[in-house]
Amino acid sequence: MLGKVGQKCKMQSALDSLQYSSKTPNASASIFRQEPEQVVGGASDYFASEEEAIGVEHLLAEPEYDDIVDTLLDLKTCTFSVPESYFKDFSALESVDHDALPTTLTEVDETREKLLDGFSNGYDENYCSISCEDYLLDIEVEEETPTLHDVDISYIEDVNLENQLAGSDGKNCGIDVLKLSDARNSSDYDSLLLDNRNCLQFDDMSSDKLLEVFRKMFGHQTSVTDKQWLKHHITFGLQNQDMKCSLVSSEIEGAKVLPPESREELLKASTAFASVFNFRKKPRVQHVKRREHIQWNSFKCLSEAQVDSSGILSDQSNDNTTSEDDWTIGTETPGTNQNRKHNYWSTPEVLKLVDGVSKYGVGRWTDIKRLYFQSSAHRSPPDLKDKWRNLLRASRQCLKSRRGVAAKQNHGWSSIPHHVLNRVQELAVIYPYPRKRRARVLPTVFVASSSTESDNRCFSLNA
DNA sequence: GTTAGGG
DNA sequence: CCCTAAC
Repeated sequence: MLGKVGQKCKMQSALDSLQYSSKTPNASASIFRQEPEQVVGGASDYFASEEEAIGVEHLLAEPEYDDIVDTLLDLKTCTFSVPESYFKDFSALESVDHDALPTTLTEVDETREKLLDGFSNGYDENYCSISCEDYLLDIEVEEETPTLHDVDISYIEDVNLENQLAGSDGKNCGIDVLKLSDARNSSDYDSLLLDNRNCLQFDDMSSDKLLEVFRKMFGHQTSVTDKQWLKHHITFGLQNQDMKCSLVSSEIEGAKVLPPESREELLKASTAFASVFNFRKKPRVQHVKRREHIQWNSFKCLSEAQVDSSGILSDQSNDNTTSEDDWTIGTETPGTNQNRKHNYWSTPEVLKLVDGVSKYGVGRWTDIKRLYFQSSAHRSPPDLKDKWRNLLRASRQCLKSRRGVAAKQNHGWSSIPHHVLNRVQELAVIYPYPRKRRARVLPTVFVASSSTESDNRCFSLNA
């Protein structure tokens, strides 16, 4: 059933949320999965939240909705334009790049003319012209986004209609609705009347009934009590199904189908309806998708290294002086990461560096390199030094405030365990870095600085 | 040749 | 990670 598919999507998204929020031993993995979740947020459900529904309430309520449909829908060109006023409320909810779609409300005919002219005259900044192809592409890209094509109208069976459909093979599509309407039985859904435009009327239905229908149709409850909103939501959900199923099942006997000449236009209309319902989701979903893609690509190397090396190297890092050459993969995967200069430090490498510093102290990078990074050709002594410098900075911020650490982890970098950073801080106390370096200074300054420096050195030596 | 430090 | 001055 279509509705069950929708519910499955909802459940899946809920499971994903649990997965994202659950703490896993692998810190890096959870870190990298938190970012997309935070970005996606409530975008996975179709009008799942009341705020979202209310946000588009004005769009679906009379008379604006009829206005937007009649004004914007162009069946012939399969395009529709969106006046800027319809975007304003959405821009408050999300910062979508609407700058590319500046529009002003004008007459319908003029709009259509401009739209048609736009194909030859180029872009007209006064109008927003979006071809339905764009949205079809978006719908294909965003697989788990429920659309109005997924609505469940099986509630008709659930409410125990007396007139069960003869010959119905379980398909829950608009044809069933049409048949039901023709049957004209006296159930609670007598008010489901079809007019000449294949529109269902819910005027006589109580709010509770509307809510129930909505729940069964969309798979979730809504706290929106506005009758108009519910009515139109259900109506257009059914209408969408109606048009689709009428097209695909026009050969079924007894089905109320439309004239063949209008089928093509109906298909366009159905698509356009879906586009109307989906247009506000499109930019955000695409944005999320791109960000997620980038996120996983940029951290792929690090996360793989983390997974591979998790739990292997703890305290006996002194032993593996020759066996760990493959912790970094920057050079091993030149095909996937072309011309990548940065070799991210894995946690085992950091641990080796910490051990080296604890053994030799700060500054003897060649010795550390000789003992701990003999097999790592790409880790030069200056690299060790640079990394230690970064570790110091990270550990300082770690101890400075836990908020800073949390922020860093949310940003995906600094996957170094806290105990390692604490160890770095301990070593930083023992082996101060940067070491005071005899700067090339003017003689006057040199005297002053050298005196204090020597004093400090004597003090430290005596102590 | 090695290291510190800036870029 | 690179460069360069300082060591």
